[in-house]
Amino acid sequence: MKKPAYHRGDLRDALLDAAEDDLRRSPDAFPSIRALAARLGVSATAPHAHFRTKSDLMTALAVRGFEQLAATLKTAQRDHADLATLAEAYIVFAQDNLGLYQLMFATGTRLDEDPDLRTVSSEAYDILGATVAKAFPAATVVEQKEKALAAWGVVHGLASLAAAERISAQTLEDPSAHHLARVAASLVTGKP
Amino acid sequence: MKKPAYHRGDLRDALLDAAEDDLRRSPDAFPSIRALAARLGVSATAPHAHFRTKSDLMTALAVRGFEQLAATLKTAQRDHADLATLAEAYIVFAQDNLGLYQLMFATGTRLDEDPDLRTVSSEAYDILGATVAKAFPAATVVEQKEKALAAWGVVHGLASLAAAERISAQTLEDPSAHHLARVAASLVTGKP
DNA sequence: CACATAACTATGCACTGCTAACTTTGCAAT
DNA sequence: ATTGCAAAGTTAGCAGTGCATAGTTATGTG
Repeated sequence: MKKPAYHRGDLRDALLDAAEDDLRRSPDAFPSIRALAARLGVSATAPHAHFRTKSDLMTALAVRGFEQLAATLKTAQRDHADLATLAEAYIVFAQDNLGLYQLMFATGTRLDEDPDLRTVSSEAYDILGATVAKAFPAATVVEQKEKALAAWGVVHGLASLAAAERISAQTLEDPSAHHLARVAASLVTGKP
Repeated sequence: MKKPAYHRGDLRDALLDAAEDDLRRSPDAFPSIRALAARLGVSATAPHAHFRTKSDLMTALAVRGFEQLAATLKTAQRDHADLATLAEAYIVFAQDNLGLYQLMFATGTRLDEDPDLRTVSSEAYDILGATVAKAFPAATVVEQKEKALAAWGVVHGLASLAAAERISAQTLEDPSAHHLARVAASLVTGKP
């Protein structure tokens, strides 16, 4: 007769850890709250003390995802400041964290409803925007903004398509993340 | 005591119609099978005679979506063959059919498992690819393929971001579909 | 008109998110 | 030390959900 597995305060993080892990194992099936609770040796309704609804839990996990993405982009930017390297880091992140990445850009997770989500997602965007702007020092602010958005568009688009396995050797000779990133970067910079 | 509402064969289409309609009303909540059945005045398990699983129903609806997208692109291409027009038609379609569009590109709907889906989705892609290739007659086949994929990437990416409301007046002065399409097209063609 | 078959119903199971009411725990004030 | 209390966790239970099974009804073809 073992004691009840009280988590005294760290259940919240444990839930997010477990959910992230499950999502990595099967990216298309977000775990049920009951399954997470069982895995942590806790009653089925315990999670509700930390997340009012399942959607709240998913949003919190999306925030984590953006933090990780921003960190990934930041280190990539520090090592090589060129756009292709940044784009590759982005695409690789999406592939390595498929379920998480999908969650981050699901329309269900509303930006306007969660200020944290808005803050952390724009942080990741700004890193990309800064690198793009640096590549066009002569351009006007409006033009730089357009380039930045377009760059985000290609990278996000190719990452999504690659994640959904819409890109195969049939559509492109080399569908690797590295090559995809180079295609995206050359498109934005106009150089091969 | 009214007769049982037999659909004598057209229940399958009626289910897809109802699901599409529900999805238009609330794009983030795919309707339950039971709700669809109730709406059509039929027992809760009747749909299973036409779709073995709910996933099958969703895949069939995704096929419909690609057919509609291909048709939309085809007429847009007929009226104005330039890339900007095509891109705008694509983005507008995604915005007007948000739930359907998300379903079409959800990783849950596997291309390899449903040959219909593969056929009809590549059909939509080919329309875009042909227009892009026409814009670069001097390029090699590989280069044309890369441009086509990049074009699909930007357009899909911007459409997704716009759908998830990641693009606002803060990120861009004019976040309309028309302007977004022009940004995407100018990026691909290299011309303003 | 018989009858095989496709279409549909009724029943029921395992699972899900969530609420409500109760109990346990740890901590702070007395 | 004792008490008071809020946070964290429990049990019980409700309304839905997807789906399998078995039985029922309509339909079109021999």
